[in-house]
Amino acid sequence: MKQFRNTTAKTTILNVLKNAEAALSHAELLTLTNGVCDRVTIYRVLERLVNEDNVHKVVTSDGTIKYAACNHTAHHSHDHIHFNCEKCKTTTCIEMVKPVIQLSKDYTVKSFNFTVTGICPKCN
Amino acid sequence: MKQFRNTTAKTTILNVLKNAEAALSHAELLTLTNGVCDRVTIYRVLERLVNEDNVHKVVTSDGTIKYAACNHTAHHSHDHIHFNCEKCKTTTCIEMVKPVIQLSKDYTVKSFNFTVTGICPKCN
DNA sequence: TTATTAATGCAACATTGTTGCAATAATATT
DNA sequence: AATATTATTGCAACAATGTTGCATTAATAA
Repeated sequence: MKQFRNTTAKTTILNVLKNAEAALSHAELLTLTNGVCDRVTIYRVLERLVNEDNVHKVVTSDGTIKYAACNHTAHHSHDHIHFNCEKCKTTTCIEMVKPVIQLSKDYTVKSFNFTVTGICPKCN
Repeated sequence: MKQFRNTTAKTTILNVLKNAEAALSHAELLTLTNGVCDRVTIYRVLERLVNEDNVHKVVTSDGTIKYAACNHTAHHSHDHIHFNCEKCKTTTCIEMVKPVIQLSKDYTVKSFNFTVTGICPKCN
């Protein structure tokens, strides 16, 4: 299988994501990485980071795609919800809250995307 | 305020959505309406239909935006989940199932988008 | 039937994401 | 340390999706 490499583009992008308080879009990453690499490279690095399970992809309520660094503390999982603030437009991971749903048994659930929209504590 | 009008484009689009078994994307609507109106008109009609509360907008797990006719039976609400089948690629509304979450009180929840991905009963 | 103006079509543009390919650079090998 | 291998990058070109301005068309009101 393919051998991964640590490049400046990759480490920069991952650092920006780790230092970010909220999930970032491709466009936001483009400005925050400050020309360290091409637009296309950001797409490709993000794809790799998601595959390597270092970053997860979040789809916000309005369809925008954002990326957040996974915090690999304790029991890491992608099964958490996201909060989308209408005021400051940030998308944050809320790891503590687990949603409960009951689907009939003929559905096979593989993953979910749960985004709550409203006003966050900071803006409230 | 603005007065709405019933046009062929609008009624056609709404009918296509009502007859559809799953939520439809803009591209799907473009082919299904069979040239009844321009690409741009579909965007504008969909916007109106959403504002009039006749259609609701669904963001699928992969970020695709789809539209579904609201069924105004009994107690209508947009607070339901959507199921995204990996096999047949359909997005369907599941009105019966209500998700349960407990967010701390400093969050103001206005709406949510809950999309579950997996295999639907038909494909299972 | 006529007047009003919401709705449409078209062109042009903006944004977002994808692909092919030659050049570059990170790692392994000698 | 120098070289070979190939993952990664930059660039150009493209495709898909969504937006805007404006003249024209057509629903509704008068």
